[in-house]
Amino acid sequence: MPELPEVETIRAGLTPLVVGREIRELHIHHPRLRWVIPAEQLTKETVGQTIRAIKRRGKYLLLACGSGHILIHLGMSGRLQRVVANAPNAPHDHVVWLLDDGYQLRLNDPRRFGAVLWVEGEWRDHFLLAKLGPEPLETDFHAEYLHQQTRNRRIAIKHLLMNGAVVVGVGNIYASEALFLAKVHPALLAKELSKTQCAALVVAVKQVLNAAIAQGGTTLRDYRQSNGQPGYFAIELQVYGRAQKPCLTCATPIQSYVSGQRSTFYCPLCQPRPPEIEEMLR
DNA sequence: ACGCCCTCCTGTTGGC
DNA sequence: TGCCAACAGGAGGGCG
Repeated sequence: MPELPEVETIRAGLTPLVVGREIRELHIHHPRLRWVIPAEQLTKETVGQTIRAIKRRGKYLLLACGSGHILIHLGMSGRLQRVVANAPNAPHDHVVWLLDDGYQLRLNDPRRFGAVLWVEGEWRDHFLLAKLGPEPLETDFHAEYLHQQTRNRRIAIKHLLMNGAVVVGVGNIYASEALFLAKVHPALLAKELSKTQCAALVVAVKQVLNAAIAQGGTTLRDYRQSNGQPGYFAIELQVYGRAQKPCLTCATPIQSYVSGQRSTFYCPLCQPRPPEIEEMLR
């Protein structure tokens, strides 16, 4: 599934291939994604226009075009690929942009959790983007900020990290990994975190995301580049998906639990929980 | 304002 | 070997 590093890789990979290209045709084979694709509006606003840039905000992609932006989210299973125009349609190729150079841009999304929308004017005001928190790799995501965000919050720190209003781009997998790196238990209530722990967590989030980007946006499951080539080495997951396997630091068996219908993994020795919290959960 | 839970969807996995 | 249920998961939206 594409997380922030994969989306960033797709953005960087597609930029030299499609920026400067004119959209000749738009074909929507399946309009019902997360939201119904506004086919008429997209056609009117973008066909005949040139793609000027590809931007990213969290896991959203924004194609600057005409008087606004094409907003794309890949959901869980979305792939955005540039293919030759005469390539046969594959199952789940829901949206196809025909470009002026003999190539197509295709959105393939089996589970249809993705989105394609039109954003007129200033994209930061769009309802999906307006309330998003800072980018995790920017300087405004820092220890003081996270500490302030955690005050008085009776929510598990892992859930807080996955809240896009707090910080964007940290999904289920990277949340577990970052908490392991920071030696913070995932079930710890946000308000219980010290400034030191917040600082460690900020560093850990940046570290795990940067490592994934450096490896070309490795996905933790099966992933292919935007040009269709198989690729990248899996990043070395420390805890995610490793229940009962030995911790790579201390050899203690990795534990897992489900919370909010999301699986969570941690090392009980490396990520200790204060005794009073342990008592509460008993 | 906050926390909890539901929903969308289908490929994959595991049990019998 | 084959069938089918459970599962995974981003994130908006509704509700208390």
